[in-house]
Amino acid sequence: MNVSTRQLQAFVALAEQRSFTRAAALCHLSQPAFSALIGQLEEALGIRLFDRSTRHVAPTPEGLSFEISARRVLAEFDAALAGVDDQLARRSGRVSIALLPSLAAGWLPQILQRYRAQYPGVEIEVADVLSEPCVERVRSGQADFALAAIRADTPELRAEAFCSDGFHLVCPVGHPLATQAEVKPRDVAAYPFIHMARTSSVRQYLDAAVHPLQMQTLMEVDQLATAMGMVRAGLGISLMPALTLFHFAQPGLVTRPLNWPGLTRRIYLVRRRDRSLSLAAQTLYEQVLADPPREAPTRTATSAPPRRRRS
Amino acid sequence: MNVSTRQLQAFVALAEQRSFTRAAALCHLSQPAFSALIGQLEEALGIRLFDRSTRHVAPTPEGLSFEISARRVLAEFDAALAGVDDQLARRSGRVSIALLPSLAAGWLPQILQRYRAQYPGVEIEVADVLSEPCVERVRSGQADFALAAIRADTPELRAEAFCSDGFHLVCPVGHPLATQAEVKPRDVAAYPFIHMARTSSVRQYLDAAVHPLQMQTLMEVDQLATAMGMVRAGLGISLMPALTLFHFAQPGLVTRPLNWPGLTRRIYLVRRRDRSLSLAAQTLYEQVLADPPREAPTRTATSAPPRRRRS
DNA sequence: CGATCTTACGGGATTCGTAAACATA
DNA sequence: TATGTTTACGAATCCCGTAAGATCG
Repeated sequence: MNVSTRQLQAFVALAEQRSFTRAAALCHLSQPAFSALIGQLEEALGIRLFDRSTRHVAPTPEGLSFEISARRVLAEFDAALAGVDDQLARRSGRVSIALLPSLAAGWLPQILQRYRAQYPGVEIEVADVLSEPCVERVRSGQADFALAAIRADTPELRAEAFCSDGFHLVCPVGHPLATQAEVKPRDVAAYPFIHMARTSSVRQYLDAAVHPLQMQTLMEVDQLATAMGMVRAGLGISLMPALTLFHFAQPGLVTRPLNWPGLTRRIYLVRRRDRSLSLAAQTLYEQVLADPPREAPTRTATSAPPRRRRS
Repeated sequence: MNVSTRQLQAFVALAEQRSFTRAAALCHLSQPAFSALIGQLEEALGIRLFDRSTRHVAPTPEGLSFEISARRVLAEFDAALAGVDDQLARRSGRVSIALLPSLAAGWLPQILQRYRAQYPGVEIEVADVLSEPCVERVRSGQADFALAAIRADTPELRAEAFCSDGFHLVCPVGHPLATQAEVKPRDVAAYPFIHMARTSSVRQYLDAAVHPLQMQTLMEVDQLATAMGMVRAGLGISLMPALTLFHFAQPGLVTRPLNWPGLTRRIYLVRRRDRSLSLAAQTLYEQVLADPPREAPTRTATSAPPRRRRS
């Protein structure tokens, strides 16, 4: 006992048109084929749906009652198809990403602005957290993909290189290193240093880069803005990746690119290996991949503010 | 772009089972055939619904979203089929009949009592009106069929003989005709007569039966109970069809069958010619036809009360 | 007699199941 | 290697459209 949607559509067309010939035309079928379709439906249901004489077609009482059921089925059916279309056209959907706060503040907005303009129906969730929780969110399924400084290539996760992020010296105007011809690790180690927390990727890169030297750790802070304030107040100096420099475009501060070999933070695009991305996420993923941050958002070594992006 | 319910059922089965093999078994299909079904659905919708490796099957985000739509469609679908089954089993439905008050009070209750016991889900509407409005209700579609004293055979309506109803003399105990050997039309014409209204079928039969004689019309009443009261009070006599005699089973009254040739009220079962009856109506129709009133509900000529039917 | 639904029938596409190939843990 | 999905392919089925038949106004 199999009833197809085509039969329901044929039935509704016949109930509307009250003529096999016209209804068959609506369904793009020959009239005998259409007649057979109705006949099969009646046989499958076990009831007669139409009283038909050669001159007149009218629904039986059971046909009238079945019509409202059939219309409900078809309405749900169309809604389901429309839902698929919405997702195909990215008119609906949801994408959840996790990424480093530095990317979230400086680079992400322009990406999302364009994405949002193209696909206004898609819900967007952003988690601006450190690399560890970024990866954890992808693993747990909370986030579709992440941008993090951990090469998280596991059986579950797949990571691909996204961008690299050169380090810059951050110091107050007038500091000896602000104008020194070349800045080497041992120069940095000579001054009090403002560190980020040990869990941050920045910290881990720096510890590795100056090895076996030790920096003069003045303090460890969690927020970049805090580090900025400390440096501006003359408490110490710091080294920061280029993507964070917008925090340090402040009067009284100087940033200078360093080109120490090996001191480049690598950022990875991390996603689950087994699970495919939703269409909305896949689209954003591709746009992210196609438009990584510029290598050096600021090239000025002096106090000139970096180029601002429109808000 | 054609999507069948089988594909939706297969999809839901796979979403539940997360295994092509098990889901195929549930759908009574070989595994390759089942796989093709899913593949066709994905192609028709234009989206991938499942991430599948040889070891693991899991819905994509689009698949998850489509699953709730598909379940809604199938739920409506099942509801539609259940509605048909209900009507087939007469667990639901509606039947509307129109019939003469005499039949409605005396004979119909036992019919409906049995019908109701068999099919408690069917709504029943009864119009206990005179023959004219009975037929009119069938013509207008208000009633599925009617029992009336009019042979309403028109292009629209089809009438078939249902039962015939012999007339009885009704007079007070002690009236000369109560004991007279044989009662002829001229005997009746000799006494004051209590008539029913001119629109009633009874009246029309009587006028024809005594022709060319004229009865002594004392009054015309609309209700049988009123006529009964008048006769019991000794104001006059009357002639009534057997089906109405339960009104006259009263102390002080005598009823006697008459066997005047031609004086038999014929009652017809009337239905529309073009429109088929609902299953509920068809069933009642058949029960009605199979169980007409007995020819003579009372055979006693004296004041013995007629046999009562259980309420 | 004309319009309309049903039945008859041949050709073509679809779908099924078996068997082999392929992929992952 | 073992389990489970996809591909290949021959056979049965189903479905469509043309043509003829039946029926009612």
